[in-house]
Amino acid sequence: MITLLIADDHPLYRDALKGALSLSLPELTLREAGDLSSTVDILNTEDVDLLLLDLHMPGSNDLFGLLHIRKLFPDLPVAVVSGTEDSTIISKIVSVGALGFIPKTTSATDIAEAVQAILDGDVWLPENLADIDDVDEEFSVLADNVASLTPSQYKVLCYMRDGLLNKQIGYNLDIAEATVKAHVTAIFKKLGINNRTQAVLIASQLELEPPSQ
Amino acid sequence: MITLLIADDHPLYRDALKGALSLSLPELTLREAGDLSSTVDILNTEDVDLLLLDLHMPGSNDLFGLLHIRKLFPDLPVAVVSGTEDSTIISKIVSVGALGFIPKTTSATDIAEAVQAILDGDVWLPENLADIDDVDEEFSVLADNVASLTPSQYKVLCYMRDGLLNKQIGYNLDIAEATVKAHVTAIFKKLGINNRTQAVLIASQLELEPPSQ
DNA sequence: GGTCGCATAAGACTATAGTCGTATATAGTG
DNA sequence: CACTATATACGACTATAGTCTTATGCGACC
Repeated sequence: MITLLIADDHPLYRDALKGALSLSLPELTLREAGDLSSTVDILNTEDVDLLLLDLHMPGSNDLFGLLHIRKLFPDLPVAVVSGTEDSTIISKIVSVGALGFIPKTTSATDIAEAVQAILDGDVWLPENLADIDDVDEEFSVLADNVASLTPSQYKVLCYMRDGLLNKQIGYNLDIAEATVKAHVTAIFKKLGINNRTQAVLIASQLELEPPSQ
Repeated sequence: MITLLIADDHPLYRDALKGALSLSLPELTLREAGDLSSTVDILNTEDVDLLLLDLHMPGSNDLFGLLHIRKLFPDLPVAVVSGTEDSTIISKIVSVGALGFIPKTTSATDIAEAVQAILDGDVWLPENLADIDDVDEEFSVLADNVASLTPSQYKVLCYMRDGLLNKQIGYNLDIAEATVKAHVTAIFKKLGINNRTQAVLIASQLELEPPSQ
């Protein structure tokens, strides 16, 4: 028996996905989650064979959510579902270890086919982007480093990317400016850099979104 | 009589372009330039009806070179020639006012056709990218602001984007750190921002390259 | 030839960034 | 339980960023 977890904040789209899958692959057990933390909860308590992950989910923060799950469950196959069609972003998603990318415009039959392919161990991508095989090594290292950040450090990095001062970040997170600075220094060490500018560039390359809090 | 200026630092590719054009459009007058300053010189002294501009030219600094020429000669039709195939970059090129984008892989007959179309007042893009019509208004404003920077300010911005400290920038440009700071402040005002982080994000969005000396 | 605008240059000063040391709580380990 | 490692937190200190002011050179324009 194969278990599949659908992680998407939109209940209607979850239903649509379930419909598409149950028609073609009725033997699947389907589970659902609406945000990143409940996704992690389910992955911790149940055996899941494939995760269908929406990038724009509460608590997910785009690529960070994927990085987070890849770090927690390195052996879990993950397919990303998103409305994006941008090839550079899709290339990053694949670099970070996703076994598939399914645009939200994909038809029901194609979705079922994609899920079957990924369950069989293949990588599935939209036809027009099948040539994305050049996994950017440098980007992967970067992504791993960012994945090693603690939740607090990640939030600080996101605010940094928005151009906020340490003082403003501290106000937003309700901590002292000194603490923000400590986080900033820790981020520098983990990313192997030594100033804010470089951190911001890395964050923007990762297409990170600010904490949805 | 129609005059066309080929601006590309690679003499062999200039010859190839000339060959492609003289076969199909023998009535053209062709001029050549190998860097940005000589391009500007020719545009200042002669009547040119169309500029074929290579983005990766000495002194050009990618999009900045295009911005610069667009600012100096707003009425001059410009077609960009580049090895890039990245649709987001091509979209930016079009946003900045180029009337065409010709990948370096384009065949001789297609190049001649493209040049003819642009001379006729059309916009020419590679077939697979013909749907780039969504000129990003916000990006255009940004590009205009960056185009208004002086050469010194632009160099400082490029070094900022590389994560250099003011002191290091001053050393590279052989000016005092205080002067760098003055440039930085001027950049903030022109871009409507108030700290380095925001400047760096804008610079990276413009795909700016560091000064090639 | 003055003078206006502006790019460049730089010193003095203030604000912010970044480092260091330290403390607490928590989770895992022998 | 004691020991270790790490995330979080903060104050004090130093380095850098950023502001303000002034000065000079250069081209445009009466």
